[in-house]
Order: sequence, then structure tokens, then C-alpha cells
Amino acid sequence: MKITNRLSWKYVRDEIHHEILNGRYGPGDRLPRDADIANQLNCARSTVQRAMQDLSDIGLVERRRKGGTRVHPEPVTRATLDIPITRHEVEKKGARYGYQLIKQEEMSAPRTVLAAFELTASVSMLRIEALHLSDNRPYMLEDRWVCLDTVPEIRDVDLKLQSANEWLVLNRPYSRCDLRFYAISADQKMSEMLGAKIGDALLLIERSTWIDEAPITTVKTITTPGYQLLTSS
Amino acid sequence: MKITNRLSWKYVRDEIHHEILNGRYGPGDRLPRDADIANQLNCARSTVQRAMQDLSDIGLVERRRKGGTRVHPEPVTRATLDIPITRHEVEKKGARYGYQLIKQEEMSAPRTVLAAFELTASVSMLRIEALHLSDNRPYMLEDRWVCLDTVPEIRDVDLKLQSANEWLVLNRPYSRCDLRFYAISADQKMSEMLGAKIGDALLLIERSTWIDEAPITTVKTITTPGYQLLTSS
DNA sequence: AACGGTAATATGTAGCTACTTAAAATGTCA
DNA sequence: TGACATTTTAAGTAGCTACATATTACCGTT
Repeated sequence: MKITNRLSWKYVRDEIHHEILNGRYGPGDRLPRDADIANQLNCARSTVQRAMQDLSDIGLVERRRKGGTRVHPEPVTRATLDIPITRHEVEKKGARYGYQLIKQEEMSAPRTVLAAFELTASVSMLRIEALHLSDNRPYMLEDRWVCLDTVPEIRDVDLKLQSANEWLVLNRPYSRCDLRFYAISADQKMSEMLGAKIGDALLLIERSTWIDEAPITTVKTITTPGYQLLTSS
Repeated sequence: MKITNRLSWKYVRDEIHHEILNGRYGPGDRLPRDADIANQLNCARSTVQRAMQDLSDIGLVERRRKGGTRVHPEPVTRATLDIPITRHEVEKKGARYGYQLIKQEEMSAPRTVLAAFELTASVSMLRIEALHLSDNRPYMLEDRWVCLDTVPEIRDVDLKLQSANEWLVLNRPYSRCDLRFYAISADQKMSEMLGAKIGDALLLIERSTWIDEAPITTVKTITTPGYQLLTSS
């Protein structure tokens, strides 16, 4: 006959969430103190704390010491994106993954690349161009720069066999990652590589990673026409 | 002389993170049990639990009851995007925000819109076209559908004064939000509205929201040429 | 009224215990 | 050997206490 009369913190979280959804509390409104909510719901303060922390994480409420908790006055749509290794992305769709190394050369990084890393002095990098394939059709074009100071071992990797994308993700975890999304028109070269028409609108994903303060890699991922990026949740 | 010899869970988290970054544990490797780590670092298991939970949230490790903790075997790049109310976005850049209602009409939702909500039967919706301005220049074109069953009050809102974007976000919190990003070429109408050239590549953000199971709104946000979406962190 | 120091207070964190639960590992029987 | 039941294990959760810390709020001085 022992029913679980303990409240889970998720229950508490959803309870508060509903009160906000129902309009009981609107943007900017202050919520009761954790202790009062705990008392009201007959649970421990730590349970309310966990619930509130979660609501704070998703951007629904704002919490400050002594200031209390209030509904976020400027609601934002917060979304989580998962960007997998390209090979996994293709294989998850049930397609056969393929990969072509187009170019690989050591050279000094141009200004635009240095800018992505917030660097001023020039450094030596490995430039890699590669094409990812799905069922033998072009899927993604990647234009990558790898910092040789930070990742000298990349010189010894045979990038004809394994993509730099995969090697780096598996062997060089990062501590910081900046992402940037925008649209570009396919130029002559891109259209050839991707099997698109010149002028086609393409989604471009730019990603730069660091390990602590040291730059690892920056890559422009150019997708085929019609490619869509979806949120994970 | 009382120095804080207690370890914060963030310290523990970073400690474990570093061990993964340093290659001590690679993708797929199993980490010690929480209790052992706690013992080793001389802290409580609950502290390790919090640290691990965080590492699990960012997708670095995978945890399962009895199975233990292991480094995620297929590392993903997990990013968080914040999409603010358009007016706030413009004002944060120091520009003056403007807004124009282009069209507003009640009609039955077309198939594409129903699809976004995973609906089959047709429902009555309010279609809204509007243009957001930054310093009197076009900034974003929004093409929106609002479900009148779920949000009948929208009929009484003067959308010439306040954008549906802002009214909805402030008054209609959602419990589910799907996002979709892709690139399109500007057609005749878009180019006129946004002051772009026909064929320009534009980033399109599609967003659909629900409250519980009920659809609220779906909107296509068409940005001006060169618009970039950045991660928040 | 402006300023500055101090007290009050709500959240944040750490540690402990006790119990729950999912799932892996093991054992049992056909 | 394979299918199924049982045990064991490691993470997950809840509750409590104690203390830390960031602000706000208050009060007294000028």
C-alpha cells in the first residue's frame, strides 16, 4: 500500500512551469521563495532548487541571490542543436557514406581565418578541402583549416582514408566551440563540387574550436541545396 | 585562516573534463564509478553526481544506471541557440526598431502548415505577414500562421501596433518548439520586401510552437542577405 | 537628498543518509 | 544451449543540515 508520495523535482518543475504557462505568473513577475514553494508543495527546498535550476537553464526564469526568482522578462527561444560527425549523420539516414579528399596543403593562415580565432599574428595551418558523399552523391563540402601548432599530429594522419572531421572530433576534444550559420549563393566551384546550379542558395555552417586558449580548427561546411538543420529535442 | 578546502562540483566537473581532454579517457571508455571518483577526490558522491550530470547534459559522457559512465562514443557538437524577440534583437544592436504589418487574414490552413504541426484535419488560422525594420531598413520578413482554436484572443490584438512575434512570446508561452534552418533564394516578392536582389541567398528560420498538444503558431522568418545566426555561449 | 556602511535574506553549494530504479550480470531450468 | 528469473550494482532522487555568497534593503551620517 506504499504509494510514492514523494514528489520528484521534475514534477515540481512542471508544476511551476504550468503556473507560468497558465498565466498565473507573467514575464517579469516574481515567484515565491524556494522555501515557500517547498512548504506549499510539501517537499524539501533542495527539490525546489533543482526544479528551479532547470527552469533557469532553459531560460524560462531568472534567479539571483537575495533577488529571488522571476519569470524571464525578455523570453527567448532557446534551442539545442546537435551536430554529429558527418559520417554518422549520413549513416543514420540509411545511406552509404563516402568521402573524398580534394586538397591538402600547409600554408600560412589568411586574415579571415585568423579573425575566426581572434588571432593577430599569422600561424602555420593545414588547409583541407574535402567532399562528403551520401550514396555516392555529394552531401557536404568542407573547407577546413587546422592549426599545426596545436595539432601537429594531423600531419601524420592519412586524410585520404579518414576525414579530418572525424579524426579531429575523435582525437581532439575541444573546450570551446563557436558556431555560425548563414546562407550563400553557390559559385562556380561549389556548384561543380556539390552538383548544384550556380546561384543556388546553400546553408553554410561555420565552426571554430579551441582547446583552452589554443585554436584547433575552423571549418566551413557547405551543404547541398535543400539541406535543413533541425533542433534535437 | 579558514581556506575553502571544499571542492565545488564545477571543479570536479572540470577535473573530469580535463582527463577526457587530455586523452586519459577516449570515446567509449568507461569512467570510474561516482563513488570511487568521490573517494579519490575526497568529496561527496553527490558532488560527483552533479558534475557528471552536467557533463552528460553537454553530451560529453553517457550515463546509465548500473552501466556506469562512459565517454560518449559518437561525440556530437552540441550548441545552444538563443532566439530573442526581434525587437530586442534589433535594439540590442543599438538600432531603432520598426515594424510593418503587411497582411492579416483568417483562412483555412494549407497543407504545408498542417504538416508543420503534424495535423491532418484542416483548422482555421490567422495568417500574418509582417516586416521588421532596423533603422528603417528591412531586417526580417515574417510569414506566420496562428491557430485560432488555440489562441482566439489574437483576433482582438491590434497587430499594426505590436508584432505577433512579440505578443505571442509575451502572452503565449509554449511547451514545445521545433526549429528548422535552411537557405532559400530570394524570389520577386522577397527581394522587394527585403531590399535584396532576386536570387540572393537568404537564411530562413522556421519555428513551430505548441502548448501541450495544441498548436500555437508556425512562422517562417526570412532574413536579409548576410544575416548570421550565432551560438550564444 | 546623496552617500556609505551594515544587516537581512534568498539562492547556491557541499555533505550526509536513505531509498529507488534501471539494467547488467549471474544463475537456473528446460 | 537458450530462455527466463533473480541478484547485484551504479546511477538517480529526496530529504535534511550547515554554511557561502551575492544582493537588496535599511539606516545613519553628512
